[in-house]
Amino acid sequence: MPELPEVETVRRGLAPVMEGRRIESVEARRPDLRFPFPERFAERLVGRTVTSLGRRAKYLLADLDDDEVLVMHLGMSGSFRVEPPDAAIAPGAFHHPRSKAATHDHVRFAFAGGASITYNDPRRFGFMTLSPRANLEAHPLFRHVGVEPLGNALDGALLLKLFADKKTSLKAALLDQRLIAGLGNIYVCEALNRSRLSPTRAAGTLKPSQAEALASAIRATLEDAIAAGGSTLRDFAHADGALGYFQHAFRAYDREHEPCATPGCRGVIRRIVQTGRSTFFCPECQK
DNA sequence: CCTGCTACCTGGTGGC
DNA sequence: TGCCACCAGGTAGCAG
Repeated sequence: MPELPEVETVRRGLAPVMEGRRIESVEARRPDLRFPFPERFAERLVGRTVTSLGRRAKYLLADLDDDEVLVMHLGMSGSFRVEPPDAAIAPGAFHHPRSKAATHDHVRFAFAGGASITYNDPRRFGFMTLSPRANLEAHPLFRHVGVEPLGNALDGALLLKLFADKKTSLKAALLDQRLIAGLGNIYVCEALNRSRLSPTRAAGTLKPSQAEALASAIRATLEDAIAAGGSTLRDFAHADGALGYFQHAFRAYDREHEPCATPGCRGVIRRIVQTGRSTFFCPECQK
């Protein structure tokens, strides 16, 4: 479920394996994911050292020592698995010895010291590309990417400005990566429930106090999820090194017919469809 | 420019 | 048990 908190969790899990390590080999099992791999993908990576692993919105950014960046997006179903140095995987054998389904293992990166990471993605909506570090923000992928919701820039005043005159719903506005980058279907539902704002309401109708509440709710929702991811990360690392999915108790998402979590609210969560996607909210307290 | 729809791809689930 | 329709965390591209 890669929205911003999941991607950040993956980043934290991969950083110790990747940072400061030389890439020894890259195996791509197929010519493409959502998009074709770039020209000479493996050749351009092998021998490079990952100087740092960062994140922008839902993108992972592995900085390389030749001033290129390996840009990775997990799409809907992408995940990484970490194999420690002692896993001793035979060349060509993509799957972890203890893991069963490896049908959708698409790429493996092996690092100096013996650790490796494997990218698995059943639906293949994810992708990887290489881009020069300079002017990365001008790259077509990032040119229109909006503000980082956990950065200092996001507050009520900015939301008011971003949403000014918008007739589109709050749900759609929050999902628009050109405005705020990193929220997805789940955390939009969560943040709206937390701030008691209706997903169907026109984005341009927010009052300053509501915009402030929404900004705080977005931040708190993401921070809580990242904290939950952090604890799950430890569990997974002990289990089999799987990264990319973690359990999280949601207040509204996927809780149709269940009681609203808002203190004192006696409402029941309802599911509606907005622009083709499920929205979960409480009609009682979200106005 | 804005808004909304479709497509991309596979797997899991629930109804019959 | 099988079959099938429907649903799923994202986003690029296109029509209006």
